[in-house]
Amino acid sequence: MATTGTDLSRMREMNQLSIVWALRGNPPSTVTELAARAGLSRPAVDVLVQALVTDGWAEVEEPGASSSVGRPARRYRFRADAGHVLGIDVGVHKILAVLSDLEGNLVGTLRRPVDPDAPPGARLSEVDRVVDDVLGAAGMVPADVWAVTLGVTGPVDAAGRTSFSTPLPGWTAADPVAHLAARFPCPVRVENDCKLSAVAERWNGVAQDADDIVFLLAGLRTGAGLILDGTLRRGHGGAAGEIGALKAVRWLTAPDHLQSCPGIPATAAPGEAAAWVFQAARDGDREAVKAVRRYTRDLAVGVAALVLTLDPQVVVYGGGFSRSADVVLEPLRRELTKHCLRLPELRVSTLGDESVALGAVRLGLDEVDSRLLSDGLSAPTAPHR
Amino acid sequence: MATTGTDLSRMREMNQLSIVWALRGNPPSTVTELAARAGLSRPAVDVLVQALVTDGWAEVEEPGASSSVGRPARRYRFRADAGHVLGIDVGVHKILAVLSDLEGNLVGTLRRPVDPDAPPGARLSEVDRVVDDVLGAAGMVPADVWAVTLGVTGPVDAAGRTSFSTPLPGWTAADPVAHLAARFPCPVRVENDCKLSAVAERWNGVAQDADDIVFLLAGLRTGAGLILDGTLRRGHGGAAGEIGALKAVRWLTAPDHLQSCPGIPATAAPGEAAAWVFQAARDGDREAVKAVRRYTRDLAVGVAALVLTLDPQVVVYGGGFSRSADVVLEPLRRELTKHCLRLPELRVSTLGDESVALGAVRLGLDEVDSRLLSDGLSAPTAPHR
DNA sequence: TGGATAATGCTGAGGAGTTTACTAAGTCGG
DNA sequence: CCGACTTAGTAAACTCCTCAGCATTATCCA
Repeated sequence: MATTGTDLSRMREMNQLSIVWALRGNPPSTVTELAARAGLSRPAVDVLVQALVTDGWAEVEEPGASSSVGRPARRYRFRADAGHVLGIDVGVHKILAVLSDLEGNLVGTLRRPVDPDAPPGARLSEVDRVVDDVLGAAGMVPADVWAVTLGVTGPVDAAGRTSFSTPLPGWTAADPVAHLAARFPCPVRVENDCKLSAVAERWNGVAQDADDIVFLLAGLRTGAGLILDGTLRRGHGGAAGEIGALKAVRWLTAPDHLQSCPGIPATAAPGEAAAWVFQAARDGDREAVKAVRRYTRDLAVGVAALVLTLDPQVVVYGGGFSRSADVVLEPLRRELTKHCLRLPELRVSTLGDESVALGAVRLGLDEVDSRLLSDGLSAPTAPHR
Repeated sequence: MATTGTDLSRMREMNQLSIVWALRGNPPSTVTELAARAGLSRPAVDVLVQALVTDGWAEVEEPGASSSVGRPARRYRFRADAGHVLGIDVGVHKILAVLSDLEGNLVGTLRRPVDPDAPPGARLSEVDRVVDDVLGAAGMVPADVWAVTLGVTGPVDAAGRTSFSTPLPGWTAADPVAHLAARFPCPVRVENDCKLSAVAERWNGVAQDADDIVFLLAGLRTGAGLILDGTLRRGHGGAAGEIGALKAVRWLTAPDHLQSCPGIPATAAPGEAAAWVFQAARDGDREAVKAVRRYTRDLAVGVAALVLTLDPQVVVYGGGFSRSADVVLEPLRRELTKHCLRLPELRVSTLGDESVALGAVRLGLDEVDSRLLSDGLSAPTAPHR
């Protein structure tokens, strides 16, 4: 416990930060409201918020039509557009970039398909183009960005590299952090896609109330991201949640039960095959129901291992198959009941395939916040590495 | 992020706490040393530490023989004996109570065997007697104790009750918190034994440097305790680490491979049977080696599930079988290599069977510290619930 | 005995937040 | 239209904390 002594200036810094947090995410607020929220006296808040205005963190809204009795109050608003963060989802088939202001409002989104076989170099060039376009559309340049987070499949180490297998062809040789760092002076971070989805579900999704969350990515690939005690857990080497690597857990081959179901139209693509099977199962097709049950049984072993290890409050069912959750959730629940001591809540993701990019944005915002905490707030400018 | 505003008095409180932490666990210190450690100026430390002395948190040591040139400095010492915490291990065969001062120095230890078939009431009465004796030997009464932590086998919920199975006969009907709360006015907590062992290994044991730890309890019972990012993880319902409940993980029956090894002397008790097999394996007995390998194989599946889920830095091999780690560790390592993406360090516990009680003490000390942080430090007295 | 060294004690300066009182700017009711 | 009431903004007095600097004190060594 290395608590270090505090002096006046640090105290003022902390109080100013608490004003920022009282300001942000709220409608324009009066000094009195801020004082109540931050637990400070009105005069103190007054000078602090005025300092924020002169620094550029906040702006004044002169009193307009008053709605109640008494002198109308000046209101202060957090300048969410003082900075922006960028979240990028590098998938096998698509690249999705999301630009957000400091309050988490999305100010730009751009999705572009990419050749599934594209080598890392081409994929990163495509990332550059998508990023340029989404920044250009918002009238910004890379120097305006305060944090960049990139999501990829496969476990990511502390340096942002993917050493083990990943569906992205050749990606183990890529160094995405170096690539992005050459273009962005701000902090750059790479993270696993399941982990980012988990973060997104807690931020904007279906698990906002929970502190212990397992996000289950169910699709042609199966994976998991963990949030414990409210924060993303990466593990010592960044490989937390990779239970699918265990042979006894048949996550790798679980989707095959769907692909090999008799009756799938020959013309269907892999992704559509699964969707067809789910629909058939929904319609009562015996073979399809059996295939879904086999899939669920394999899925459940891994989920049970996660649940028994972590005892989460919520398991979020996400990924491509979450659209067909209605035919999967009940069998999954039954299987889990067999395996687990205490059944967590099962919820279905609603964020769709934007969850990775959203989680990336959230992680970028967290990075900004932790910078503010450690460095204090001077004038709002993009942090450097 | 609910940062609340700070004023001067809170600042002083924080600084005083930082002095306490600079004082504690160090030899008697001069004001200058404290100032350096706490990052405060000398005059500030001076008044703070004098306040601590008048409150009773610290005591003065007048300058004695000076060891170097210059005026000899007054030294201040943390009054570790201002309060004490109690850690109790309620095992199947024994009850172990450890009494510690506020610095974590053990001032009393008492172990007493208990009938393995004793019902909860008798077991708790025995706990009372052991506690009375260890307190009596130290010349203390229950009101002198600042925190009590009790360790039991089986998952423990937030109320301190064990709802699932446990080797302690009838324990699911027991309410140990209520029982202890009737005798101790201070905070009382009950925790799972594996979790406490994990805490102890990080405090005083073999994993002091690690932040992500899996403690593996290997004995007639198999279990696990998890430390992630430096703090104990309990899970939402307190059942984190219970991977052994998964059927695919054969932890329940794994020790049977040892019990059923041919050649065990008929006279051996269950615990001695395993020891005999380990010794025989050490001596090269083919059957024994095979039995150990079968045991290890079953053990490894569960460990692999934990490792893949959490990606820890260290796995600590503890429990009764850790005395025979030399014949288990290598096969275990081989098995894990087959299953895992990244092999964590494997270390052998050195704390022996005191680890549960030690972990309980540590949790009590943490409880005291968090009280100080939230309530500030008035005169040192036992906190109430 | 005198000089060097290092700790102690004291005083004043400066900064931050709180309290209190007062002024300004609205609404509401007669 | 005017006065009572309510709420916001502002300024001064006050308290509390830390810090810097200087004088004082105690010990060792030559």
